[in-house]
Amino acid sequence: MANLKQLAQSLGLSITTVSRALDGYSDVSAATRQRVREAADKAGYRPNASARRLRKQRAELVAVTLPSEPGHIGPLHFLDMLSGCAEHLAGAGLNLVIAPVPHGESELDMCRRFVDGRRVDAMLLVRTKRQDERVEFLQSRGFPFVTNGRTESAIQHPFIDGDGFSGFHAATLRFHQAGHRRIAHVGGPQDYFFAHVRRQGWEAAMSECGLSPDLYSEQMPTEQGGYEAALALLARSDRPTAIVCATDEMATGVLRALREVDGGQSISVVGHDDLPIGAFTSPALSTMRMTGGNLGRSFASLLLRTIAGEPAEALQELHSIEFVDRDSHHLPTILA
Amino acid sequence: MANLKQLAQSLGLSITTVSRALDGYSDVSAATRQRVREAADKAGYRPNASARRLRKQRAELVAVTLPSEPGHIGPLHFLDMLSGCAEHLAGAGLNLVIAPVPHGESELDMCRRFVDGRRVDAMLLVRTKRQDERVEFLQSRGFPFVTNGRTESAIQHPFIDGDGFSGFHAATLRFHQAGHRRIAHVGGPQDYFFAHVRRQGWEAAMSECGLSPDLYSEQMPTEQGGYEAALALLARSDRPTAIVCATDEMATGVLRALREVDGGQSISVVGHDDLPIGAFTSPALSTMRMTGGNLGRSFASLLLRTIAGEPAEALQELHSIEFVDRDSHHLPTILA
DNA sequence: AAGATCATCCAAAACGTTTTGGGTGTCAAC
DNA sequence: GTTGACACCCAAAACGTTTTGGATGATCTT
Repeated sequence: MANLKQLAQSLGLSITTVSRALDGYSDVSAATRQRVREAADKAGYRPNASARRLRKQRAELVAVTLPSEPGHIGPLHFLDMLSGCAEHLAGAGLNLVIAPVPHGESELDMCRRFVDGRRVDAMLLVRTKRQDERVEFLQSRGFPFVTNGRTESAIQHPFIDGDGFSGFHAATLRFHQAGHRRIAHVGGPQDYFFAHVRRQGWEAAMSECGLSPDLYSEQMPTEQGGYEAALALLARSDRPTAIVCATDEMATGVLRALREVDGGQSISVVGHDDLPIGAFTSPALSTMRMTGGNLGRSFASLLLRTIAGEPAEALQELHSIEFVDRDSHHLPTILA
Repeated sequence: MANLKQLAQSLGLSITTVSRALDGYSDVSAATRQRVREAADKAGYRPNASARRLRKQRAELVAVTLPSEPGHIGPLHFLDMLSGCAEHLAGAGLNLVIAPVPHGESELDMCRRFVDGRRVDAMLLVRTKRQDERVEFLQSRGFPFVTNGRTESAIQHPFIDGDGFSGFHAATLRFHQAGHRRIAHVGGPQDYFFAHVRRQGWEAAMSECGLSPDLYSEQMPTEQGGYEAALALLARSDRPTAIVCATDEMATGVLRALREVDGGQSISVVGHDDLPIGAFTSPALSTMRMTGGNLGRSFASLLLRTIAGEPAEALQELHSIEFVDRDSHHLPTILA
């Protein structure tokens, strides 16, 4: 119930002085500053957020869009990442709002609502497409944002991404060095940047090895999608001996298909994302993941810095990929 | 960039009229209403959120606290629930902010910040304790909130909860009817309401069957906690033949312990929550879950109604528990 | 033709904060 | 004893909206 006016009145001071005392300005004497602070503590005073936001022209809010399309979102334990991000943003006085796209509305409409209504100071986009209309819109508005995943936008923007090309390139080479020759790729929709670049990594490695990137099946990035992709590959006469999957979720579907098919167990599988579920599949799923510590904190930091106006070029993080070897891949078949 | 003043000026109308036209008041003629709406659309005008919030004395925000303590949060796929909740809140013009408790701050401090700073219109609390200081604080402030899980508060408050007592009671009876006599319970910290009530359900069923509720082990509600609890139970001379676990996460730890011990595979296990991971453990985890459709929507509805001032008694949902039978429990040992 | 009713519009206040641009009094310097 | 310099304080404006309480004519009633 306490506001600045009441606090000022009870102290016999002006609103201005109370405000500046609490903000620690030097033009209020140490004595009154002390007196004001004590009174504020006692009254449990906190500045009214809406009023400050209006006056300072900052929403003190960041929105993260939650995709409505099926399939898991990249980083392992997405909620943990959001939680970490929210915590670090809170340290700077910002809160994180989650913004699922409402039924019958596009992600673009949603961005528009947030931007034009000045509801937030920045946006965090996940699951970027190669041509991402949200990115284009925010860039046209000059609105701060950070993406999880790159795009093919001509204009630079802040992002954090894993180096999917190198990861899938290395995974494919590793299989090749272990003696595999029929190495398949189960890919996701190619309009997603991550899916495209992972496929390219696989293709590049294949052609470096003199193999044709032929064993390819594309599906939705879901368990069911992986299952169907695997069935398609297994029906071929040149059945693969190893399958590199665009995501762990697809890989679990692939494993399901392999369990249902004769000799399926001997086929190697590797996924990407290091979903917690991977440790429990049978066989336990070998996978890859982005390196780099507290992802949430990194996003928070990038968001704050882009709000502060730092140039996009300084706010781009491309992390390397590391392997998480479990039981679903067989390397020692030849091994030198 | 467009605000009401500029829009009004360009239309040759007053700010009042433009505002009321957009809000659909009847004291502006259909003609000018039309004219104003078109101009607003063309300019992409959206009312400044901070200004409206200040004027209307509503934050248009709801916060959900994310517990920092380890262990998974109840409902299956918590993020999906939040997403559904956020979507339905958005339909009423409210956004959902996620509020992890910052390092070195208590959940209570966090509530205080949100409430006293009028940063939100309501709070959503998860993982309630039997005596929950957050609940007491919010009640003392008369601040709207909804909990996921009941408390022992003397004053009523809105909640959604599963009927853990009946669920664990039924699960225990079911084991008894199948011939089990040494039925253990792996419980969580008893200051959590859910953990306490689940234990009580087990205890009640045991004593109804003339069995002493002796095979009990309590641990943190984590995989590791379940593992340790199971080890303790397995070390006993009256080793259990069935284990009812407070949560799926603990149950996966129990399964790990059983895999490491002679004859462990023959011991029945059932969990609670229906975590996605349960389908992939070996054996696949039998579990229980709360009935009731779109949980997120229910939370959103309760939040909106408590903000609107409906009495707490009308805003309490106790959902029954249903079994999800998979492979980790063995009922047919005797079976009539 | 005066009064009442109605349809349409608007000026000004209010929400609670931060910031601008001084104002007042004291003290030291000249 | 005037001039700065300094320390401390404050009135008022501003942020952009919603809402209150009319004002102005036009139309209808009697």
